[in-house]
Amino acid sequence: MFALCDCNNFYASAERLFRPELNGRPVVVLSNNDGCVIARSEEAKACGIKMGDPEFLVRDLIKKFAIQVFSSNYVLYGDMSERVMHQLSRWFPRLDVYSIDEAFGWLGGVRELESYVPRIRESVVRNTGIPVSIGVAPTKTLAKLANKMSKKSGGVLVLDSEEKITAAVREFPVHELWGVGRQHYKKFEALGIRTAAELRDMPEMWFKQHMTIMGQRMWNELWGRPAIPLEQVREVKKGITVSRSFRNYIEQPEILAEAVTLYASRLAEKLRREKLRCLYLQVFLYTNKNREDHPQHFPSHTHKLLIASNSTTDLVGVAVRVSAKLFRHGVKYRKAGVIATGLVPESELQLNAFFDHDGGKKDTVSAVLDKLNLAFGRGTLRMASEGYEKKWRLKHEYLSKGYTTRWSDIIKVK
DNA sequence: TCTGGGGTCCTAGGACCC
DNA sequence: TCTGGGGTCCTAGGACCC
Repeated sequence: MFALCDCNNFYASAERLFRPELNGRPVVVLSNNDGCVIARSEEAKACGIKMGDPEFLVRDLIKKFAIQVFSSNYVLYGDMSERVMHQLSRWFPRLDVYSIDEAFGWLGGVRELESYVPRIRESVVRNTGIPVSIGVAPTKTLAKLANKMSKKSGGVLVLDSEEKITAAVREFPVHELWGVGRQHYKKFEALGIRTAAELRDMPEMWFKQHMTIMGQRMWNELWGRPAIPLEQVREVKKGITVSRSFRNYIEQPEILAEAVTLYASRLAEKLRREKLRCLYLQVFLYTNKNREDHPQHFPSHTHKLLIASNSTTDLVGVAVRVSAKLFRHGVKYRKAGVIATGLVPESELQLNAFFDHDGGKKDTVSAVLDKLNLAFGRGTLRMASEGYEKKWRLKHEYLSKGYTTRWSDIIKVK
């Protein structure tokens, strides 16, 4: 049996944990750039705030109901996530951490599920302060379904018999299924399929034709036959991305180069932290697709490096050159990003026969960069092309403190 | 005026190779 | 007038996830 444990309203719960006076009050967390709502406490949901609502469209509701607003604080959420996962790993010897706020656990030989599972839930809340819900079923897809249904029935739901599963899928709305997004739902709607049970009754071939091999897997999972295995060891990453929206539009190539410099620097840092180098560097630019009156431009280009690299100077150089080629005058850019692919372990450096490797000089530079920035704070030593004013930088006006990661932000108890 | 970021997997088509 | 088969690599786009 699989268990899916998921933190309730995770970001909102994490923020409220250090501001207990907000218990029982509506809380929302905004995306980067304070753009849209990405987490809501139960009270905020009751106020009519929906997932993904742009902040500027719900400003009236926020005021009317005195909703507490937070910018996203990923350092805090990342740390709280680690604590929750650590607690879960005490109960599940085989744990598959699926995202920042959920994990699949394997319940192999456990017999008294109905009494065992609630104990897991209570211990996580007690030891981390983060409330979780747990759904248990024979497949991952059904465990996800059970987890969703559990939120309305005390936070635990165990589907351990044919009868319980059939009853559950009969009332479960098809658009809430794991793996069903907007496009698939449209198709189902046209066919009059409204529940998971109605979908499950379609022939296997139909799934394969309309939803590729993923649909076929879903079909088996809905009938209780596992098709998606537990992944205890995360596969090696295929790509690493750094992308951000700008605070305002960028219309000048020099300013774009500043932003791209910062993103490529961050990317190089991430690669080094993971002990990887990349062979391809992709750069992309976006305009604001919500503005029909603006000319749209979504250019992208992938550059192949001669030698796999994770050096800041290498990646910044390529990224700035590529972005300059992609840039078009008279266009208002909203966002840019860099993606590293063709990732290879740092230790397996493949040299190129026609170009000399520098004998590790760049690695030395990178090491010094990382050491100084670790000791004196991120950005202490950086590329000059990053610029000084950085007016394009993210907006986060409602940022909470680093309660669990910064000495100066630790809460004092009188 | 203001609408996130970081991923995965799958499919299809074109260029190129022998 | 007639022009293959099998493979890889790369790019792009679509769909989905949290």
